[in-house]
Amino acid sequence: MATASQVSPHIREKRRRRRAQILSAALRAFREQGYHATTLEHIAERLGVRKTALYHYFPDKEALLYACHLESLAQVHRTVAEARERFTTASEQLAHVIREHVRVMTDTLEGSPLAFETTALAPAHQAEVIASRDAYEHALREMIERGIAAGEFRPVDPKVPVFAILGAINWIARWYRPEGSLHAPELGNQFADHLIHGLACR
Amino acid sequence: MATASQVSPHIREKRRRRRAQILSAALRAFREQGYHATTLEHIAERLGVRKTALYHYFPDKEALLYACHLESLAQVHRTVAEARERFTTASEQLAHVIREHVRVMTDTLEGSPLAFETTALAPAHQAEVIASRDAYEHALREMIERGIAAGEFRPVDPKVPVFAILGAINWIARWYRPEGSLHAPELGNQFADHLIHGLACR
DNA sequence: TAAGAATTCTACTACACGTTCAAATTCTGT
DNA sequence: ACAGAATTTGAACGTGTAGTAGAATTCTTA
Repeated sequence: MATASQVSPHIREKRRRRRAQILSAALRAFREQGYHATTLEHIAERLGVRKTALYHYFPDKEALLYACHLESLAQVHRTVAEARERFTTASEQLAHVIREHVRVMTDTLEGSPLAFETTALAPAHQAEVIASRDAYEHALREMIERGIAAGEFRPVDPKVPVFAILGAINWIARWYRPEGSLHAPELGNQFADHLIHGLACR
Repeated sequence: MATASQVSPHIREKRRRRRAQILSAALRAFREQGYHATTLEHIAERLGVRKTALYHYFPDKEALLYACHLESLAQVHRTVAEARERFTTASEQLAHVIREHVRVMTDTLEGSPLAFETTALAPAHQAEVIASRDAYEHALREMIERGIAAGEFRPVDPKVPVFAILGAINWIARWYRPEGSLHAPELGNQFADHLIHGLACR
């Protein structure tokens, strides 16, 4: 039977890069027009290729969407891990997550799928993505709870500020344009400042 | 030529109510599955009717979307006017707008279209909706600027908190379910508290 | 209760788009 | 330069769905 190791590293790497290009094109198209309004021809057009070429890398349209989701979820989970490694106080950790989440929404746009609806995903993929989002939300909630316990934050139902924070950041996908004047890290700092100050004790 | 006054008030009222029913069904469908994923048959199904019946009230699918947008925009603009009439300080006005915006996102769901993308609208309609959204954003920006001038708020670029506030609130359309535990006005109060406290001077 | 208006239905059309498949082309390693 | 693999293409198919037309039904009013 054929094994993966039979193809040369060079070929594998080339294919990996091509997949990334396709994913990036799909991401941008989905972000601008939404999943359903985006045709495979639109995505292919951005790559100077016909839509059928895409099938060499992804089995169907939904797979493109799913891959976009996984990519962005990995980003924010990595950020949570970083925050826990590098910082101790809840405010510092939360600020880091906010700044980095803003960054992936603006610098690379790779965070955009966090703002996508999950309804277009296949049921199994949808469940997985929702679970991963829940885990992210849970991590933020935990930070806020620790901040409250430590006396950094006012005692509130942590669910509410988590939704507010994620909404504020994910909404960036709607209005942000790379040509505009607002960019991370400045935007990230201001968001972190505003949203965390809203939690802080007087 | 036929004039509107030839049909009886009763008929006009009945038709008006039917339109509202259809719009409400469309709104909920769009909110749950997105515009493109929603078929006219879906909307009709909620009303116990066939899709072709809808064409008696709206010329096409896009008209449904457009009407949804107009409805919700009218709501928030009304709220801004109310805030200016009833309150004087920037914090009070802003708090009122936030609470009411949260309310239309949860109580009636009629605010949901504020969270819809505008790309599915016909160009002319899109331009109009975007202009109306801009006016709403501008009103919020103005409140924040006045709050800064009055010393209520810290001096910041007002654009940033406006985006944060609108994102936090509009994001409600994504996670809010009427069966859940969080509801306006409690949710509205907490959002107003969190988001305005984030602007306040220490 | 009957005429006419309003509403909804059935049957149909047109077309956009996801997907398949085999042929054509380009790339890779020897 | 050649063989074989990787990639892309053109042509075609099937399906889902927005929208149309006219008949059937229900509602309104006098």
